[in-house]
Amino acid sequence: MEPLISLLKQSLSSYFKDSFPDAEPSDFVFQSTNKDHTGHLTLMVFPLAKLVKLNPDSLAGQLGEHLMNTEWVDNYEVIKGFLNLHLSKPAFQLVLTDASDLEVKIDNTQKIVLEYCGPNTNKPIHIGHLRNMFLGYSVAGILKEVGHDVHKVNIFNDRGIAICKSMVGYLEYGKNTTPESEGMKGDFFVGKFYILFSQECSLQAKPFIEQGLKKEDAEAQTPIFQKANDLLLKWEAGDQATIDLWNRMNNWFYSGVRQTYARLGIDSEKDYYESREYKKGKEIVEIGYQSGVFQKDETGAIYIDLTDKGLDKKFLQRSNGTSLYITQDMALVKQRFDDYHMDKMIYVVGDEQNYHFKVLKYIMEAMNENFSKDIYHLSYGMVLGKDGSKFKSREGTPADADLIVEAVVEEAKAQTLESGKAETLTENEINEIAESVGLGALKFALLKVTATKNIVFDPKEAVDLNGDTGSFIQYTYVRTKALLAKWEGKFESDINFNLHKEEEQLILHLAGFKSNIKRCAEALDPAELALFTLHLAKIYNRFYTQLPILKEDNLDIRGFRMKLTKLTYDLLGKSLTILGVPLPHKM
RNA sequence: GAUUUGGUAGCUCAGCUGGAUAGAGCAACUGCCUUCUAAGCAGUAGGUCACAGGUUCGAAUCCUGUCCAGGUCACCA
Repeated sequence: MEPLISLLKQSLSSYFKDSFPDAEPSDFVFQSTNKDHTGHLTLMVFPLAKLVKLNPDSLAGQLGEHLMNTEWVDNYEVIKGFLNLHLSKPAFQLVLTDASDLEVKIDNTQKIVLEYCGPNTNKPIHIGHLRNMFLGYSVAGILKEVGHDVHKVNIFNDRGIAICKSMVGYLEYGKNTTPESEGMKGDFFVGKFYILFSQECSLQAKPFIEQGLKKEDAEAQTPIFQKANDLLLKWEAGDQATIDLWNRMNNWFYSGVRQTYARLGIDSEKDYYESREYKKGKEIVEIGYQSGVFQKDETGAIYIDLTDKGLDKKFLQRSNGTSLYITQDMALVKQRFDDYHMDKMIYVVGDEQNYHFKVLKYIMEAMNENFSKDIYHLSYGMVLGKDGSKFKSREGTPADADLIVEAVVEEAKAQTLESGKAETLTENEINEIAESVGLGALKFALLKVTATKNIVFDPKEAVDLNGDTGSFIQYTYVRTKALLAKWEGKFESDINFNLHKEEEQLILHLAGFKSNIKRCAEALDPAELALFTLHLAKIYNRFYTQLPILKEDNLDIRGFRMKLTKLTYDLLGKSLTILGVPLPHKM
């Protein structure tokens, strides 16, 4: 689209130079013509009319006449200060050529490291991680597409009180069982003991709560919690038996979560582990304290005073000398920049940590780390249940990622069978289709909503195969694929006939891809790409039902419609791949 | 209280740097499969863009205030 628009702008510029030498319009704003009016492109005349102090309609008329002299405009219409342009065949030819080239280039490409997923190793990943992974994966894909050098990394939060709780649970109730002996996926196996711990802990906490303690304080008083705390201390002290158990349980977790990653198509080129980084954080705290950037309070706890930035005092090290969450992130961010020397570090982390990353940036700035400005927190909203409440693992709606994926794939299978299409398919094909349709529906449902917003997620609705869904796009993709498989003729790119409305709209939409993905790359949000792709599928389906393609008699036109089909196929495939939505062979 | 994000059709969401009569999908109702995959297409109905001011040729969009909802403001992660 950009080449044509820039030609039109040039022409308008020179017209203004000749006719209104005093006026220098800063820009000409085009938009696609409202569907209730005829035309393809509309020029906003109001700002220009104001500039030259003319009635908008009469200026619009002048500009329309002028553009009629170019080869790009066939006709024009002026309505209430809007100049609606009817594009010529050469204009469409130009747009089509532009649309045929899917290569996107931007000027300032960067080296970017993107961290996403970040599971805790004490229990299976949940729905929030699904949004995180889909978002991170597709943003990385978008950045790569426009030319950036992107490196995906993961962080395993593998130490701390949480995993110790699972370990205590195992010591109390595990009886030397293993995931293999119980036939359980490793992460669920570990999570089982976390739940057992929590149940026992709240049981033991009851008397304390009745005494008037707050839930958290009461739980801290329980014997079982003390055991977890002891394990944490032993772990930090390097107690071998504790480390061994910790390793066993973490490895069970990794074997489980890696299966989930594989199924979801989630990858990373480097894994970081909190356990390997957290100690370096203390060194940084010490350096900062020595240089006077951080302060110590009367109990010996170290903090940074950010009150002049409108924030609070932020503690960086406990009075007993142990490190905090932010401490290890301070080490980790430095490590990353040492490892990669990148231009930008993107953290895909939920918006409940907005404050955390703001503080992290300030701390690095205060320590004169020049990479502080290159830290970017890609923040996203929560995934909420149907009534707008939080998903909770222990109540009602299952929040575990695997269970949601399973439910969605099962539903896709049921609908495949119900549609009656399954009769000619093998069992294997049906399962493949269910897998890709189910996953596609799930991914699309979480990606189509603007990243910063909370999502109300209803698993049933997401798998509904009608409407604004991944399945709809996949179905369209399969349609184009099926046509292409039957086509042996040549693709016709020359427009030597009158275009139908459906063809025009398809061409115009196809040509919007490049500017769309550039915007997504700047915004670090795949939602717009998701909706662009959905819209493309919609426009193609209209084209498909309204016009004969392979059944068209005229060979040139048939070849031309197949050309449009090929472009749609390529673009749907490209976009879905970037979004991480699987491409089915059949549906 | 401070700060931050949101409030658009019954529901889920679009609406890009201000532009035409605010758009999709779901749910409801009506049509279209002897013709390239009907997981599709076409149509009907559904709105005080939370509220009140302001800026201007023009405001869902920008500014101010109010109300409502979520997040955060820990020696948790």
